[in-house]
Amino acid sequence: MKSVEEQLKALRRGVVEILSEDELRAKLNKSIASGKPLRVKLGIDPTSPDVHLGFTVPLRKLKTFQELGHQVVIIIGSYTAMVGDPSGKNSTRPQLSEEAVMANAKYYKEQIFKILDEKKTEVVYNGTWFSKFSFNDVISLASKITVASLLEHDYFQNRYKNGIPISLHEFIYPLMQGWDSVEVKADIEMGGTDQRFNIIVGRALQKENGQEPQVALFMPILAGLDGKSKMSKSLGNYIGISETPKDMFGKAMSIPDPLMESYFELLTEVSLEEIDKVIKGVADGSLHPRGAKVMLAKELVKMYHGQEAAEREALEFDRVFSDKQLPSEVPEVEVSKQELQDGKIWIVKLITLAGLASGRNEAGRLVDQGAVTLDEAKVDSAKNAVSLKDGSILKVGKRKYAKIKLK
RNA sequence: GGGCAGGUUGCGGAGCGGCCAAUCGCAACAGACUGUAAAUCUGUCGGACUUAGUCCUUCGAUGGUUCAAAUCCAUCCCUGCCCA
Repeated sequence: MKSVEEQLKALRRGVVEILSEDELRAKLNKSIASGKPLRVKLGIDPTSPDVHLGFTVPLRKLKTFQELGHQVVIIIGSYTAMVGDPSGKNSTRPQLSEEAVMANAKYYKEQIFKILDEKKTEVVYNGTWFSKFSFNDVISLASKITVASLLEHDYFQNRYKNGIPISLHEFIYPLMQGWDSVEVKADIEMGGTDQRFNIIVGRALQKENGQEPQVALFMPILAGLDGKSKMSKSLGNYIGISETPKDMFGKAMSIPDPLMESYFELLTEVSLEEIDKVIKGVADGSLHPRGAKVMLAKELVKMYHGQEAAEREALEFDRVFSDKQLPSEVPEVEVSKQELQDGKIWIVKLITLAGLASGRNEAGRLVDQGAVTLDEAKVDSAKNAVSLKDGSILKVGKRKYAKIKLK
């Protein structure tokens, strides 16, 4: 096992706050002395059937723990997901059915083990204990927390002040998450900074139950592609963990410059020294920001799709966006010859047939805005009929293509 | 249970009998400029009709009054505040 200081150095990367570092040090010392790994908890609520890079931030930290020889415990919030974490939310989350939760859970596990070592990971469902809770247990748990302390939180306060509904069950959420820590005897809990309250409740509950309180490691909330809000599915500003190499690369290239550093630090394995060099290079002008971003994009694609895919996408990206050439693969769309009149077809109809616009109104607009080309020639009016041949290339906007196959 | 205020197109938020597919802001999309960056400028932003114009479906739900309703009435559902 590595020394305490070595471990701390690895663990500190990207972390916003350790609560507290002294306690962590003490736990690490004890662990080294006893040879017993620390139990590091991360609770995951499988609320949506999609996982994005924001989710990998705490996971990557867990991986570090794992590499240092500690025991990672993933709690799948089969019960908490049904309640919905109110943290950082300005509206009540929809409650999910147990079936939906379990289906999502399966998918989450697949994604988790793209990062963590499955053999070294303990996975538990909090339904295991919460399904056995009696109403008495709930009351007793609820007595451990005051309404005032709950209402102190921004997200509740905002809602309260603005007349947005808060349901009672949302108050119970922090207690449930806290109780999870008691059940798994967590030494450390990972979480985003928005988890502060929930994790502290866990500490209090552990103390009450004769356990040493867990140490909290807070990770920053990953900003989304817009650089403004946090990465989230509902805002549509995310990179999905199972997206195609192409989309991943493209989305990474479209992030605002100031985001690069945090993406490097939180999402990749690039060393801090290396990152520093890149960021300084961009700052003093010796490295074009685009070059830095290509590095980032390649790094991300490499992690989820391999080195080869990363190289390929980088080349492809240059080809399409720098050299303005056709992508190497253009989706083919079949068009029946019956749609043609004298070898021509109304452009708006063609776009909708190819599925490159949601309706004819939109297709027409796009044409009038000059967003549409057929075989490299701009179509300048939505009234136009265009001559179509087998293999014609239709382009709508910057990145939507279709190759027409006449049938 | 009672009183009051609300529920409008992704979000916020106007409209309060015809000129409303509904001002505006944000988001989104497209174009110009770029590095698929930011900022900026321009345009679009329910659907159908080869779109001038016409028609259809929308303003919590259902019925009703009217030539005409997002706008008026009734009932219901939902939310917040105050009182109990």
